[in-house]
Amino acid sequence: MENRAIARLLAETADLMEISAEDSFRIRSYRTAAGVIEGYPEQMASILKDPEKKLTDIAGIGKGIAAIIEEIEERGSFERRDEMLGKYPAGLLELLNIQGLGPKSVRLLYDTYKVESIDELERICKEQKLRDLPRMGAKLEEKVLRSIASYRKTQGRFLLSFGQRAADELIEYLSSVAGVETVTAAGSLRRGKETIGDLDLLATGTGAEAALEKFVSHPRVHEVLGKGPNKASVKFGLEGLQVDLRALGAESYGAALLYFTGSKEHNISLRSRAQKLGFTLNEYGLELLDNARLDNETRVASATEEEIYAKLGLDWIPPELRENSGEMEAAEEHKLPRLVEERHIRGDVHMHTTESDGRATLAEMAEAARERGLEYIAITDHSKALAMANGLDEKRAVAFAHQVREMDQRGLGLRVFSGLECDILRDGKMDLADDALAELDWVVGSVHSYMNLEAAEMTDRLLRAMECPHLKAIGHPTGRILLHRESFPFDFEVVAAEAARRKIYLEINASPERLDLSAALIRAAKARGCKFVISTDAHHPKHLANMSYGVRMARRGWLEPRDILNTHSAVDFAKAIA
DNA sequence: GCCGTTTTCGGCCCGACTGTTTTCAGTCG
Repeated sequence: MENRAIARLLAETADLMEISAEDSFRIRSYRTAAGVIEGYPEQMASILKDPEKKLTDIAGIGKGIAAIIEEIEERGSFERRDEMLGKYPAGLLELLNIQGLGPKSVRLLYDTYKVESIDELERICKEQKLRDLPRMGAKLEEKVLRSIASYRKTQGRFLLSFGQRAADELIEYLSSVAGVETVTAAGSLRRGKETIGDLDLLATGTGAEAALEKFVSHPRVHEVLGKGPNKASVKFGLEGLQVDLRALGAESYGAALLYFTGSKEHNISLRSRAQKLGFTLNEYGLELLDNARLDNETRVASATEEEIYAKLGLDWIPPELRENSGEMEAAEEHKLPRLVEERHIRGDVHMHTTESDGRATLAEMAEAARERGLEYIAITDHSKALAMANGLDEKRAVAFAHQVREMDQRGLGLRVFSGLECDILRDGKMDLADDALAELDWVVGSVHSYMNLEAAEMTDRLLRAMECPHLKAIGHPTGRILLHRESFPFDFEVVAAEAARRKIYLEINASPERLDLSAALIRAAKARGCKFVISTDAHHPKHLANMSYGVRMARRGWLEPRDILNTHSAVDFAKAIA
């Protein structure tokens, strides 16, 4: 079973255990293990098969969880999970997504009214029966009904790009308040996660409290979830994105930024470390433990993240790595990667023009790329299998390649390579014949159809495609569309190993709807020796700006400039693909 | 259930806010 699926079984069991009010520390262990496994670059199944390796060597996995993983591999479930599912139906898990309800309330609702679905919960609220339960009232009924509506609309997640736009808008708005010095986005947005659940903003300066007032009165705020002297939470915009704003003094800025950037697992790990070193860490600072008075005299660090990490014996950890998946150990040993940055990117090698389904001409795309400071691009229009995208057949592809070369030689202000995004057909053959592909500088192979094959068939399809001598890269390798479509099933590790062997690049597609590969897969592929390209797949000049999202995914995958082909010069790119 | 330059047993991250209370449990991040 895939790591992600194993992690999910553990996390769900932890949720059920929480509803069942089991030991909270055991629950935490399950959650920690789930997080570690989800981000682990190697499949649990292959570790089990390897006599050289032990699951218990992974931090967060001990004898108990190792046995559970073995049991999962054997039969798809494990004893405690079965036991929990015997006590509480799986439907309760979804109820935990409703804001205002936690495990205690979910259990009470189930025990009292047998509520085990969102629909039933909605009915109980509408019939005003929730208020009959202890410590619950009319206000909670209303809150839960609003939460249900919001959950149904969005499933609670938003694209990173959506969060970024909201953050930009609010930061500009709040920065205009007198006395506000800085407004910064923290949370999963700062970590560059492909989807975010909410938006966390921090404001510093004497005007920070005034910023809270202005915040809750923003015209696009349509619900205030809470407001105190230090923080406020609202639902923002028609989509109902939750935004939290925190007001704080500049002296605590680093501690607060660290705290609100998360991830939660990273924070817990950090605090645990602080405790062992005789400190306590909260959002106000790092303080000496066992000191009766917690005041400035006991505070050892708080103004910047760097000083807090340093006091804990760690190098500063880039936000994208803060997922409690090895970054703490690397920071301790001064072995953190020197992550790729957007300024390292010198070319963009997946984009479309009006020749297929792009919205701008070759000249317009080239001009936009030049304005962005790129040194080279590759034009990769679709192949004929994508008829609805006006994909190119052999004749058109070759003719267009000539046209691209001609324009390149006339000079467009940057180097333009002739390429193609060639469909990988159902049986793994390329959509265009070899002799046509041979005319092109750069062929990206992508799957756009028959995505519901069995995993083995899909794996074979990709392996077969890589036999094509002209294939240089695999485009959006998993086919996922965020919040809409899961990755198609295939054995990623086998495909990645073959790509590494054949020196075929894996694309990190920077389109905000895709962000394909995920961080975990990037790490897994890198561990197998793969190299990458980060590409925007732009269909319009403005899409070229999406490069920043692709770079953030690469950073989350621990990539350095040398792992990425398009950080190299046009000359070196040409050499590498020749 | 995990983990160990205090420990193989006994710890395990921390605080704000809300709504319902008669002093705080539950939820959230």
